[in-house]
Amino acid sequence: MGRRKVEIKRIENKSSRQVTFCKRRNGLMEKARQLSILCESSVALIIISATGRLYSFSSGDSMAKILSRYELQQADDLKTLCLNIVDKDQDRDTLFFTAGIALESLRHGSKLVDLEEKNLNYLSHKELLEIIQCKIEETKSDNVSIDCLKSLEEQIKTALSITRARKAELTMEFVKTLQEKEKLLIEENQVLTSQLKKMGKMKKSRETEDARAMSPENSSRNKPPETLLLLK
Amino acid sequence: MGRRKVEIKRIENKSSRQVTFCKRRNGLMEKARQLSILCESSVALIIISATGRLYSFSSGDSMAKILSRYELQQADDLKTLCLNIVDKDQDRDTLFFTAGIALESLRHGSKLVDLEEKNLNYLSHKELLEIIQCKIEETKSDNVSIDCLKSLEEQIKTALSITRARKAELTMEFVKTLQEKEKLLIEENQVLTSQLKKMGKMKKSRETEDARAMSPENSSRNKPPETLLLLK
DNA sequence: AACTATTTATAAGA
DNA sequence: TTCTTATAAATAGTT
Repeated sequence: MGRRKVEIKRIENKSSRQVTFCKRRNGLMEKARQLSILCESSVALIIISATGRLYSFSSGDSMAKILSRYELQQADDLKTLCLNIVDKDQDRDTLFFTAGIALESLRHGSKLVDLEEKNLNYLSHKELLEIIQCKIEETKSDNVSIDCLKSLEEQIKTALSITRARKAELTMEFVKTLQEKEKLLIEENQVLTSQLKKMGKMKKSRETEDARAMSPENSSRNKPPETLLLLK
Repeated sequence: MGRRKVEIKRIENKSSRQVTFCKRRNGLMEKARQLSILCESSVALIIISATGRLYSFSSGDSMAKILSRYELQQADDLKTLCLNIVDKDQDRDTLFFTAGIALESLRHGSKLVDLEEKNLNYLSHKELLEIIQCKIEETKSDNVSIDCLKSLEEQIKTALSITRARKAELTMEFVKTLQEKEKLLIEENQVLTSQLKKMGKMKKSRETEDARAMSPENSSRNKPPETLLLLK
């Protein structure tokens, strides 16, 4: 859709490739946004330029959530894959067991409720990889296709990537939340402190007997309550 | 681009939403493919329909690789976040945390963030990095044996494990610090609030003309200052 | 699943 | 870069 039809192959001219990248990238992002809204679907889009710059879009649902769903699908595919291997293997039960553990770990790993749990999941995942590696060694002797095993490896790698990406994302979200909370609390504190100061001044100007009723640490108007030091 | 212009908002009619989803999804996938080829970039696209069906596309680079790059970006963002904090307060834990993130980026082969500039007492990690750097230099000059490279791979894997474990540890510490701060702020807030209440009661019992001097949001004794709602 | 009338995206030029 | 415009491409509504 331009002055002339273009073949879909690498654009040789560097600057026009750059311009096209910019235009089409924007177009793609916009289309992704529209699809997600028009059809209330979840869309995740990651684009990395030849120079390594990263652009991403994700609809309503967070990137993490979408990747999590993707991971589930991968897990299902992994199961299918494992079942295919089993067809050629004598040791059915063992492989079924392995597949079961794999699925369990992937699903459980996707919840990542808190950091400790995350670490536990990471360990079990590592163990899982070892188990699968072992199985792969075993199957080498049999006539299981290399393609099948390559695909298995690829899927496991993807699962790990997703888990790590989400871990980074969730950690960041969590830290941001805590920092926002902190900011609000500090503001709140400042409001309260200024209100106290105001009342303190009124009391002072009245020169009354009220002073005894005050808590001792606030008797001096020149410094804020001691607990405020914690903020520094 | 159709018989008439459509607003970008959820399509109410179910079947036409379904048809549009199918058409636009195909269009988006094709556009993603074209962009990746025309501009030799990496594109990952995941689409999940309202009914939960999943569709995905990834260009040349595997999905895992693209997601891994995305993950790196997330880590960098987090690092930036932490550096901003460090500018404001010389929080030791935060610095450690930042160092952990920086080390993590080693995994992606990205340039190491100027760790030396920050005089961190992270010698073990620093030493580790130097050893690896040295090994890599060695492999560049000589024609090294496969065994040697295997050994290097093993060492780097070990380094990664250590780094990840340390990163997880530091993340936890950092989060705990933030949570403790939050707790202290909440306590501080409660102290201030109770002091305000006390003064409020004294004012009430005096039935004076002081009421007009109060800030309006505190004129009612039945509810705390509005800003306290933030704590809920 | 096809078919078009239109809208939209964009390639090339300014 | 940014805008303009001719044209290709996508797609909304129809059959």
